[in-house]
Amino acid sequence: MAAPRPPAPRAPTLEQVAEYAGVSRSTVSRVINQVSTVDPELREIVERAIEATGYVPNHAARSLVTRRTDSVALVVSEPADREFAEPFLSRIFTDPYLGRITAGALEVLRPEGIHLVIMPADAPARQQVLRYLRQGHVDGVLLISSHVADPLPQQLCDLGVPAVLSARPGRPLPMSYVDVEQQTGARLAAERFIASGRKHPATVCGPLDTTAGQDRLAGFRSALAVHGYAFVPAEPADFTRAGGERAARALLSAYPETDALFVANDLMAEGALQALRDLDRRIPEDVAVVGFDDSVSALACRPQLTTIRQPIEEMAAEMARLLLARIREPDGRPRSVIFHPELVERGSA
Amino acid sequence: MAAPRPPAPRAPTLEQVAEYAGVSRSTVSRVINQVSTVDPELREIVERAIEATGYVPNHAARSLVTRRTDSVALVVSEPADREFAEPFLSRIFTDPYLGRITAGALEVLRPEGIHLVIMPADAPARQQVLRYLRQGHVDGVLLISSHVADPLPQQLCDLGVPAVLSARPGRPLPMSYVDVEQQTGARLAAERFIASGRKHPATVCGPLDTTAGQDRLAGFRSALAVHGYAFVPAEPADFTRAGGERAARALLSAYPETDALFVANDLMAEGALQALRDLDRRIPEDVAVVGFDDSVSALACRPQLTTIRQPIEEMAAEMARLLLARIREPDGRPRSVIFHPELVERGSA
DNA sequence: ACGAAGCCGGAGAGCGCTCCCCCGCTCAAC
DNA sequence: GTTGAGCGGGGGAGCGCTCTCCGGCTTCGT
Repeated sequence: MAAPRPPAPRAPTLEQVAEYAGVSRSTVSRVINQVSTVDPELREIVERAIEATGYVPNHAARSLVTRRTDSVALVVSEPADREFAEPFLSRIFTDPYLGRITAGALEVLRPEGIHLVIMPADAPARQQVLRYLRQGHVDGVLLISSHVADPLPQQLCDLGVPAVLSARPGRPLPMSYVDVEQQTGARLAAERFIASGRKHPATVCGPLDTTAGQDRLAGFRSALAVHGYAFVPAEPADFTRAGGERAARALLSAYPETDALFVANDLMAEGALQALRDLDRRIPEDVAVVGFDDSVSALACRPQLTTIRQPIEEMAAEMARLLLARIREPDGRPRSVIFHPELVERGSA
Repeated sequence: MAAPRPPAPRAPTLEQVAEYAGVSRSTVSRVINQVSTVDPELREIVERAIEATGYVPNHAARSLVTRRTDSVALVVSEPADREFAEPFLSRIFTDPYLGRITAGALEVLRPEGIHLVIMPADAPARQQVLRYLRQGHVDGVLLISSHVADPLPQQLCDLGVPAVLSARPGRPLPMSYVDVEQQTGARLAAERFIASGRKHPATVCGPLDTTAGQDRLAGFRSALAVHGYAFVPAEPADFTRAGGERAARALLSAYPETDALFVANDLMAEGALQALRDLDRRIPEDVAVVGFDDSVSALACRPQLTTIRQPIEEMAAEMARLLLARIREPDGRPRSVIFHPELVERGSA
């Protein structure tokens, strides 16, 4: 808890501006809120008074009566029954995924004058986050949640806080969400391998308790099944670079004949590339690699990563738009917006 | 602007809880604010009433009277007179630096129950940001500003908003800040090169309109001057991966004899490594490379990057602590906390 | 046993804003 | 000339909370 502001010279109030301008509070309020029924002349006077006094409306007071805060929360959920090397905060804020989400959301929110409060919600903080949301601190929430069993989407739903999800929820929920056609993306990778004559595809898949992890694996497998592959080796990892490296190593050790590797995100693919190099596999000659996301790291590695592009910034922007819509019309029906992934051909496959 | 919340069942108020518990508003308020003078028995009753009604204090109302918001802003400033390939938002949110700052700050803020509003402040948004801060939306600001001529630190100072800077300000200012011994860091790199017998050191330095860029360059040059190097080639770049690649290429083309390269951050170093590889220079045999930061990307490249470590998370945490102190005691004297960099030896030098 | 000294709870006054209602003015219509 | 509609502006009532002040009760000293 912070202490109150100093006995600083209090900021001017509406009342004072009104007095200065020789009008009533209401008139000043009307000018500020762009109500059109104000005499242009009076408006002029009031605007000058505002200028002169350096008046700025008090947010808390306004928010108290309008029940609107003009800010939304970006909640990053994490059920935390998995084990990670890095602490939660470092991990999520170091992952370029979250950065791209933030950038995309802000692209829409900023012009609307809406601000973003960023809230990690790991298990210990879950209650704190729910409390915060109930306090009416924000008008709505952008919820980044990947775990199928994450209780947070349901809780937000129960709470009645306008919210939009970053992916199809684990179980059906009356809540808008944005997603990419995960299975199609995985199929694109599979078909790439088939087209280039690979015989032994395998995958470093995402965590199987996430919808993205599940869908990408299922999509990859079913696309290959069409071409006669009854079994496709898969090794799950945690979407981190180190995890990808480890999983690729494990996969190549168990299935040394592997000549094509679909890695469920670019960060892991970076690690996989490393593992393959350490095992003296040439890329793409010996092993073709396809990632997922098309993040900056796809360009940073050598060979550059062939990957399945999902327009993350665009998706986040859409989340923001859906949220705004929901805030403005809370009873509208929940909408889903599904984006199309596409194969970006670079050097690794 | 968002529309008001639905005609939803209004949340219970203090008054209602009081009625339910059969006490006065004040008593409930005392219980909530942990005032110790409440009879334990009454407190028990009130707590049950809060539980039963599902009461949550209204933030706006509280904030209106306490003049405290329990949230701070993370303002990322950008004077924007430089040209960048990527748009501002994507660039800053993709840079691991900002992620680490966020994580570090939150590490301190979260336990205090203080929330973080994230605000990019490029030139067009500057006024909007200042307005926002004046509205009393936040109790203070963590200001990430690197440009020596950035007007924002001064403006915040004038505004009287408690603020802490992420680096020594361009010109002296009565404001707390956190920094690392930039010149010492650069010296560490220089000495590393000298110790390993390199004869032709050069540097990809940061933008010369940032204190970090200036200081690292100056430190590198003066450390080498001690060993007789009157001239050290330097090519500035913009702290991005692509910038580092370009600059390294330019440097090696102008000074092909270069056998040691100090790169002012790891992101650029990653690019430089790439450029060197493309030029068929072996690392570290032909060219030794030392980066700055010790970010995850230092581990991601091959060879792994020898780099000057600055404890960014720790520094951000300290910023948060300084800010909290300033908020609680606005008249305390501004403090600077300077961290020590250290050389992390890995494969590249 | 009586008065002084706590101690705890209640009532009331705002914090700065919005919004509703009403008043007074102007202008057109009858 | 009177009425009624229309419109711009003012006043008042809160929004939900904290905090100061005050009064009644207990407790202790003498």
